[in-house]
Amino acid sequence: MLNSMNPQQREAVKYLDGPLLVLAGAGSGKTRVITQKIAYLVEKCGYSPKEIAAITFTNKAAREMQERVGHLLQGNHSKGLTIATFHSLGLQMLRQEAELLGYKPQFSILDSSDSFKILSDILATTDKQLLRKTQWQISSWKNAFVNPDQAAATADEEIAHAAAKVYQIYQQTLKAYQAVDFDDLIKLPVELFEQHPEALRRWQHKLKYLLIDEYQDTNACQYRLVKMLTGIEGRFTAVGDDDQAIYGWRGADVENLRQLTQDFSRLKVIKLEQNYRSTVRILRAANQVIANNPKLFEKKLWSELGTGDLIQVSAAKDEDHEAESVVMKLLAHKFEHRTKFLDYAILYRGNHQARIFEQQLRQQKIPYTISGGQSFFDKAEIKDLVSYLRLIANEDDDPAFIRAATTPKKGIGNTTLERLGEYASQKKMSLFEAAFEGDFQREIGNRQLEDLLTFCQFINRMQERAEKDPAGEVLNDMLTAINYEAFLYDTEEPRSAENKWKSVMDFVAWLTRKGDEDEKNLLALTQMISLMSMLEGREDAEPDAVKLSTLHASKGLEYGHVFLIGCEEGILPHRESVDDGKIEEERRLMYVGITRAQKSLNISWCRRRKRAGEHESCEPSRFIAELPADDVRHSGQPQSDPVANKENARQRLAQIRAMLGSSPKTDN
DNA sequence: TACCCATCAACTAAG
DNA sequence: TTGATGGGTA
Repeated sequence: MLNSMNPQQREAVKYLDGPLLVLAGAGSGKTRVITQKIAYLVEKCGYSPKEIAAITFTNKAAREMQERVGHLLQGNHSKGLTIATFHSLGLQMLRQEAELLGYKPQFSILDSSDSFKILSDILATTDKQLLRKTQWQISSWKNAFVNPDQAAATADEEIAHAAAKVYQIYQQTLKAYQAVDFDDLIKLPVELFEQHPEALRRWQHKLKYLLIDEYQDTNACQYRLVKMLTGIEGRFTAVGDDDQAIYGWRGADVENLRQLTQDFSRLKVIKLEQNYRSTVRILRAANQVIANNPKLFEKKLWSELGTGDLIQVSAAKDEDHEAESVVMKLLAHKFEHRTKFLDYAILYRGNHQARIFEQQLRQQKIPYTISGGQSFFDKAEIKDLVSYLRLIANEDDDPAFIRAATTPKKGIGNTTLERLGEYASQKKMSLFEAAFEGDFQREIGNRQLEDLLTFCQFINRMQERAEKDPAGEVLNDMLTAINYEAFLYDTEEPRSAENKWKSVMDFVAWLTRKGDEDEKNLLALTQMISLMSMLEGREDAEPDAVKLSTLHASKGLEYGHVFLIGCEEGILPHRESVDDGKIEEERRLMYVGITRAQKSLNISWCRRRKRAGEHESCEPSRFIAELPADDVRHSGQPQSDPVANKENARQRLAQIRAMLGSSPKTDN
């Protein structure tokens, strides 16, 4: 199996004498190195799969790796292997060791909108700017492993000092709710291991070898976790590329790469420089763009895949025109090269840019899948249901209590909840608990009390059933009991109610399947929900579809033909990054985008764009000027009659469609 | 308490 | 242009 690899890859797989850093350029086969190394450890070195953990940053990467390792290790040799994101590994540890930190094992996980609401309560404001800033500040502190008191001690500005105070109250609130946020999933395990060496030893003993993907994206907290787990021996392989560091905004620091060389003096560094993905032109473009950034580690990427097509840069009149012409080009290209839809990807800087392309693709009946962006679990209808589940699993979860108690409406109103909240905070208990207190019950009217108790008793009944009955059954009964379908049709347009109900049914079906497969009850399932992504690996999804993705979500993936859209000043590089002087990270984002392409690359920008309702004129991205002139062909919307141009485009599209014959199916 | 309608802000990235 | 929020009323 090692024969098909180049010498550097082979060396990276076989090197086990100490800590190893693999500097892997884009498309140099780094996932291959990781998967092969896992196989090598198990088959040649006598490691048990249980003792190996591979850590990735996205669920998607984890799933892909799982699949590939499954192929390499026949039979059930991959059983017990840990392939997880940092967050889900942290979650595993916390569930198991919760009591040591004063949490019950059924603690809830809050998403960013939950924590946003909590902050808004603490600060008693609705000022989104301020709240966002505070949320960001707290998150940064957590990512840097800074505690509330340390934050207070080091905060020099008045604002930061106030934020430190909020941070402290926020942490206390989370504890009272028996809840953690995403950042805690990394930070708390580190705290745990610092305070309880015996727990650390347990995990060091369990995980004997660590492989970390996308190492350049680790933040201080994650690095600390890795360092603790691998101990002084440093039994790990970290794979990364400083040119693809694009998560600085959530505390990732390329410095961690340098830090590694200092912390582990025996660190071996192997570079992978042969690119197996892109044509020479695409690679040259990528290299030339990234050459404008200062370098941490010098590396030269090269390819044997031929010169390839020119990179096309086209200017569009506005975003409608851009979407139209990109989709048209895509169809023409597909027809000409007899490719499949899945060979194409449309990449962009921000999620909102996808909308107009979705419309256009739907209109042309082109199947597409969209990754990144609003997660399935952010949808209101799913959050409604999840709030019931969270409350069933953890009755201290006040945010879940409030949402479940009021959606659908069940006679529990603001006044009742306010009084309940007041009583609960006075007595330092959860809302759920407070509802059963005699003193509180005397404060409110009979009808209100009756509705409140009906709800709480319902939750109690569900708690009992969640532990013993099959997940799907309990879930369906619950939906019937709260009359959720009727609620959707009462409050929504029929079309949107139908959609939402469909999402709910998908969700139920998925949970039911998960419950049967893993033999888990509803309680166990609830505890992992917030970190799972059910959109990934859905069987009913159309397999041959154009991919829509943010640049961030596209990392680690490759496509035959890439359309990189919205390449304008203010978007890529993004305004805020320009203002903050963070151009280098934006350039790396551009680099990531370019290097996703195997055979062809189309870059487009708009002369004009609608923003908050008003038109605004745009400049092409500075990164376009950084492309090698010899490898680029520019085409722009000429000055001629725009109406005629649009008509021409329509006609050409009609021709292409006619040539393609029957319309392809769409799954969206 | 719940529904309806008007007004206003949003558009950086992900677990 | 959408989606969230809030006030006023039945």
